[in-house]
Amino acid sequence: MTILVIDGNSILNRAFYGIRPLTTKSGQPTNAIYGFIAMLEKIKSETQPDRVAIAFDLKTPTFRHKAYEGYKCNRKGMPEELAAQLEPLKKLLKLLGYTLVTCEGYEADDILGTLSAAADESGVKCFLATGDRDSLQLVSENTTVDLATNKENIFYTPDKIFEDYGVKPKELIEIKAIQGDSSDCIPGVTGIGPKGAMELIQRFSNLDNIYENIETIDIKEGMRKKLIASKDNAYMSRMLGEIKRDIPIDTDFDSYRVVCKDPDEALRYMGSLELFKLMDKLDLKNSGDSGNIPKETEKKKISVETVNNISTKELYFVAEFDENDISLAISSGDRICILKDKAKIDKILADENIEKFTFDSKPLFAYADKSGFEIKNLKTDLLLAAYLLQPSASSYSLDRLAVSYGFALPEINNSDKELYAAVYTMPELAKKILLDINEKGMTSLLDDIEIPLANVLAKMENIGFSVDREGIQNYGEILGGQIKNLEQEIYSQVGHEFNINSPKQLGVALFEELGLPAKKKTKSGYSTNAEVLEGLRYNYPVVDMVLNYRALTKLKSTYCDGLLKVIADDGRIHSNFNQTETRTGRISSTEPNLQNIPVRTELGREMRKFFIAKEGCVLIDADYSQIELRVLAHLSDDKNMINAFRNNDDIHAITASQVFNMPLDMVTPQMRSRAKAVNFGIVYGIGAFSLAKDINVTNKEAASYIKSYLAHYSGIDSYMKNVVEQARERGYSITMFGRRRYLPELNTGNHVTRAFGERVARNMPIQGTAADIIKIAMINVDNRIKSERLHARLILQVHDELIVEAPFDESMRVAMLVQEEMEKAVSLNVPLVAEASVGKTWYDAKG
DNA sequence: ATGGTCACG
DNA sequence: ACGTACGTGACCATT
Repeated sequence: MTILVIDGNSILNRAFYGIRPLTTKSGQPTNAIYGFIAMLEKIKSETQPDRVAIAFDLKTPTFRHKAYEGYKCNRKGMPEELAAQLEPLKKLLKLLGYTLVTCEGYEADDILGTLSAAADESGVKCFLATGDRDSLQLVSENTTVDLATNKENIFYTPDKIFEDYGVKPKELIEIKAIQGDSSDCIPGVTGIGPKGAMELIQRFSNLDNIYENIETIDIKEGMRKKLIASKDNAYMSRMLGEIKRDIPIDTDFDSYRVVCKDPDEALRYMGSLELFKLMDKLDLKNSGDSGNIPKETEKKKISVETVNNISTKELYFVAEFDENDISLAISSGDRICILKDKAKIDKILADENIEKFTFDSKPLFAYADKSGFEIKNLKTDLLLAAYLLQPSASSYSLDRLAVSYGFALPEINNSDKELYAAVYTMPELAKKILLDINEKGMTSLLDDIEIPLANVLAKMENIGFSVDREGIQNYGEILGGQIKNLEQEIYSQVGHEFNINSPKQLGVALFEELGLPAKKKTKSGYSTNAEVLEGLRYNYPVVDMVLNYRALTKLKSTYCDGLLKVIADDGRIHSNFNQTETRTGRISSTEPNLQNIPVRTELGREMRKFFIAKEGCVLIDADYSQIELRVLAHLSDDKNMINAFRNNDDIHAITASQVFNMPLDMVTPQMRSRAKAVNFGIVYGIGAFSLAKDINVTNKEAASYIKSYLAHYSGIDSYMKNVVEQARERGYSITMFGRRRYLPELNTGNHVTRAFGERVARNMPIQGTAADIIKIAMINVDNRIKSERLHARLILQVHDELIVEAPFDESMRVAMLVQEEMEKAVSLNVPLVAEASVGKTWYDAKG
């Protein structure tokens, strides 16, 4: 038999600091709960216990404040965000069938001590999971401590302890008695630290051996004096540091079976905490936990029926696609109706008199576009609503959404598709969600931006981007040849063949075999990134070769080989535009990602020559000029920056003249480029350290640039402070159009995390508003093209850039139209400027 | 699955 | 004393 004993407070603490902040919609923090359960599952899978006990401290004050890490005796108690998770966690653990153990007047590690002692006695294998090294004293032949550190879990057996400390487990108590532990208020011997203490115990094993022979043992006189002076403290420290092994708790291991009596209740509770990942992970219903007793709950029972038609004014449905077939699952009273008749479906979707409510409209729009009709009267898309409400979620599903809004999913008689149970809730669910959206001021964002945009994106995906397949192939072959040559040259420099693509092998080759000066290290070895290698390339030809090799292989594998794989039969690349992925409101592009096609180097830019307009057409590429800084000028209402944009000045040069306190005509290109970096830095939330690294000046200089910047753009200074303050109060940062990003990070105690939250709070209104603006422009461009009966089609968006494919004879008109719609998408207190140019390839069309 | 690297705005 | 600019996605090696 095997028993696993968890130090609940210690593991909770590790989980809290190890997992980034998470909260439910209502603001209840959940990161530590999530982390705790995840760690528990991991430990269970590694140790395969038959019994599990979870020990917690009682809140009652104890005379000795010895405790797990994070609760130092001389520091304040747990942060509020952690305290708020303790009771929910305990409740969840009980629902999951675990036995919690507490003991008045004793702490969690005394419970670990007592249970492990009982296990040792009865020959039961025992694992103790904790983050606290104090528990290592409990290790024995039977008892293993699974120490959770920041990086990994380490299993401590007596051998492992001897390896690390050179002593037996029980002797760790003696070491601590001498070295003390200020965080636990254990004094130890004044003047002797960890090294001295370890050495003494390695030699003499315990306090008694030392003090009984204190005058004769062979140690330095200074140490002898220190030992004598602190004798009482040493013995007291040993008492304080020794974990108790006989406190009054239940040591009948059969009490610690894990029996989840009501999996549904546990699932419901996890749902209310919005811990959906865990719900999937735990798979409670099918788990073979000993003694699972399924409980009959009174669930509503629903049946699924295939129908030939449906008549209603309000259609709540989801669409499912299989190749070219479509079917609708419709919520209809106490039934789910499945409609598969394509003709009838098309008719319903195009019927202006039927209000439609769905989840995930983009495939529906794509289907209608392919079929040659328009979806009419689409009232809402709950997927897009869910995204606006929880933009930081990693994925969205209708059933989770329903559960998180408090719906109990019914049982489906004749199908096991969870989806249908969720479809049933849609009429009521939609009401709740739309109310929520409205209360949060995001109705227009949903109805006027996201939903119409889904239609635009669907059409962009359908049309795709025409490419020159042979051109890419040829280019790839040329690159392949050059790569082979470089490979050989690198091998000859290093002296043998190795995998240049392996950062590990490359690090060894460069920094050990060739003895180049290593700068940074990563977790797993030497850092070989471009920043490091760039500093060495001019002194070491081999580094230059590696950098070239990296550039060429990146181009070949990601762009040539990668793109060739995804060219469709129509000779075009149909990227997927994801509308619910980014936390700022931007769209993202996958399979392939067409938003990161090279442009910064000439070699990479060549790729864009293979993105072409189809026969008889041209590409129109229009991009915003400085949209983020213009948004910043508007949001901050900074007079200086507004003036610069109204005068159509060179904003980076103007910034340089302000930061460096120079007349404009004295600004050098270097000053302008540094000022440009500061402008970028401001948008990202700036820190002197990073700015210094970016533009290669000292920390001090960078700090003075920032200071000078904020002094001259004082409106930006006060705006930035205000934005962070408001985000902290509200719990989210917001764009001009009301899009939110929740920032639980702002109220954490960890200063690194909080600083990150502050940067994000400053960046979100800028990046997010720019994203909102180009979305509006896309919708308006699409509408204009339609209303003017043009044949042009929007084919790509790259954050501040739109690409349209248009018949040759429409090119001028469309270029004007796109520029106009981009510029007038919104009215700011500075001009919004876009520039369009025309070409046969993306390379040519990009200004 | 994760980390390192590098492509884009 | 800490770790360091915002937002993404793909590929490769390694676990």
